Amino acid sequence: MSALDFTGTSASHDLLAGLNEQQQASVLAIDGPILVVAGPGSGKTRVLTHRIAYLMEVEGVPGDRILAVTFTNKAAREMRARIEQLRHGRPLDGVVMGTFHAFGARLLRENPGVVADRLRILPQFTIYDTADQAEIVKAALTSLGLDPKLFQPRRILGRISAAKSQLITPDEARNLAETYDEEVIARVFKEYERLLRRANALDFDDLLTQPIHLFEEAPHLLERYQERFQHILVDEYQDTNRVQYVLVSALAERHRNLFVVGDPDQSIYGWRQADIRNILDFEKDYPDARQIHLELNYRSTARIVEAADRVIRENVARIDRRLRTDNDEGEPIVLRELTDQAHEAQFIADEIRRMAQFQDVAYDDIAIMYRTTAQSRALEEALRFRGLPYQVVGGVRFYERKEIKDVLAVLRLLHNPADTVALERIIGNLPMGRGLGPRALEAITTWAAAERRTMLDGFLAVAGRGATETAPALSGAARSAAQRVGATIAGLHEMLIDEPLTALFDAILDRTGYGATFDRTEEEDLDRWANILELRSELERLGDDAARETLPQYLERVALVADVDTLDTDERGRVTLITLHSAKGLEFPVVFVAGVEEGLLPISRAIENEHLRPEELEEERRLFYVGMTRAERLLYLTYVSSRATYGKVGYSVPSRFLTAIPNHLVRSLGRRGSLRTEGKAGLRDRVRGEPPPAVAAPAPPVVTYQAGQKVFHPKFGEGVVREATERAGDQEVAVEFVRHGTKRLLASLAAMETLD
DNA sequence: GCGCGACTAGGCGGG
DNA sequence: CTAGTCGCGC
Repeated sequence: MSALDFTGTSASHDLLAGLNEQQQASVLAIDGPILVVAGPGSGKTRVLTHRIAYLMEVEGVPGDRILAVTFTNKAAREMRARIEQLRHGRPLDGVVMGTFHAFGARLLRENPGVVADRLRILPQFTIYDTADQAEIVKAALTSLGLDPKLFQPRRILGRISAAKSQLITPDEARNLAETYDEEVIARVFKEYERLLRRANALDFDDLLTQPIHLFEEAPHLLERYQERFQHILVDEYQDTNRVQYVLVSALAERHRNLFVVGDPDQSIYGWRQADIRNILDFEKDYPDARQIHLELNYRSTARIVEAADRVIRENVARIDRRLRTDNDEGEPIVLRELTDQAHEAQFIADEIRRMAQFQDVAYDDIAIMYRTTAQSRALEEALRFRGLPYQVVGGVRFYERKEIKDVLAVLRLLHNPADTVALERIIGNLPMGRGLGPRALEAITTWAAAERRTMLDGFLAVAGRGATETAPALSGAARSAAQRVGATIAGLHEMLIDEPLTALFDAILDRTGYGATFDRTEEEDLDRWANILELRSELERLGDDAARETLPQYLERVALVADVDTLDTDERGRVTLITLHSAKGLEFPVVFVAGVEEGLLPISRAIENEHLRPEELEEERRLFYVGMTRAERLLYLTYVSSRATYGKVGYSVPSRFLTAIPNHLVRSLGRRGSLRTEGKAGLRDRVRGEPPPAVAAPAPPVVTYQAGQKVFHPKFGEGVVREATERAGDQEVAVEFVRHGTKRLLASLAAMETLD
């Protein structure tokens, strides 16, 4: 045996060591399409990292022939680091690893010539975020003479995005339109696209659809990439949408080595058009696909695994599987009711403090998860009050803060002179735009349209810095203001050539007058100023190269950061506050899920649509499942009896999802912290005690049901009891409702009346 | 065209 | 509650 062979075998052993049979199979299945269905905590990331290392080390696949798509930049970074570790520190050169959106942007930037010629998109295109998109929708509505109140921009935007992520063009949307509303949306869609192109801007959907158009327009490019990517791996496959699927399958066509990993039970992005069919139909589209199941959970205690499994099994639209573990029982899941969200936050904070003090739990081992970002405030307050360190993931994102967007608008405009949203933002928010109102802007827009120039050209022309013979017709105050703007932008633009970004940044704050608007004695302004400084230090880190060089990459990175990307896992000693959505893919020894209530989890909208769109409710359940399965050792579920939303106090009921968790896995804590061993009985008592004490109604008598009995349910209407079984001092009844089919309910929870 | 207080309408998640 | 819009006087 040659030395070379020996090395190969050793590397192979190295990379398979510690993997179970299915995991090994996933690493070793080199050729052809493979679908790995991986339950939570089943070692999916290990499989991906080991597989890539194996491809390179053992199979000798060059790095640049591998494409790995992850859900977040953070996941890509971590995967890269882990693979380098597996390769004993050797760097992972060439491997393309990142989100779909980053990859899409890269494809477009890599082919500036074709992109400009065929797609009419210039290489310095701006990536518009949701707020920018909404501005374009508003402009489109105005241009079509439609009332933004009748057609809410955010709703329209959602519809446009949905169409785009299914590769539907404006014209197709028009043909598909069945209602007046849909027809209007199609018209706005068309205008939206026109305005976007004119601003040389792309929205997030474009980052996926435009590469597809690029490949349609230039098949030779597609062939080149098809040839290049010998192996394609996709993580979180259950959350990919139609466009992503089309893109990936186009690229995989040549070598057919498409390796996708996902879990239908963790699909939580339906609202972003994630198409679960991508995973369910994988074998239909790839008849030769192999399917590997990873069902053994290594992450959580047996109690957590069983509880989560019970919860998810309530979903109807689901492939029947069972999540298992060999881990020890662990501690019971703690279920806790609190009176309101302030108490909930206090309870959580006190538990954290107690654990840190007496059980030596590190703060960064703890996460608090919730359905809506609004919930984080009360939690933050409680933690701050006790001096407990924490970090919030998400919420108002740094790059979406007003002061940050204001400054970035100038940088964006300098980079892409056609960026009208940035320009209008500058005019509206920076002192240099004072004196310019809708009328002046309209005059400039009209001029720009007639001259086939950008709005910025209009300002430059007024300032005598333009390349045109005419200039927009402005007079008086508006004229001098426009001159000021034009001259300032022209001056800043010159700095791009050889000044570093920080110098440019300082000049922006100075010359636009924006820096002077901060009152350093006001607390709020001080906060905003701190953000400005944070932005500056970020630019400082980019070095002293000319802004011309560093700005493009900076703007792209800013546009594509995800909330979780900002999560600092290296930073020791801080509790993580995070939404359930962002928590996907993460794990923590201790997890609190707060607000496990009807209306919040599941969210009220899903409840309202319960009968029309039951899949929304199932997605909520999956979201809860994702949250539960983040926990390794300890899981706390809390809910409150009264929650204030928008200043109004409402009474809440524990989430229906909780009823699926068997008693023996749970330890319920009573309101005063007294430890009571109780499961559903306790839950039931508290649900019953839900009305305000002052008007407390007498508890309804405990009814026992029997098969054949006619009942009336407040929501489901009339039905007949088909089956009634005793369960933990309660009854589980299967009722066949006239209008809603058969439901399994707990007698104590379902406020049904008997009709006989 | 600006800045102020009054009013109201959201009512989720995010690359 | 809070961001965004409206209508007013300057």
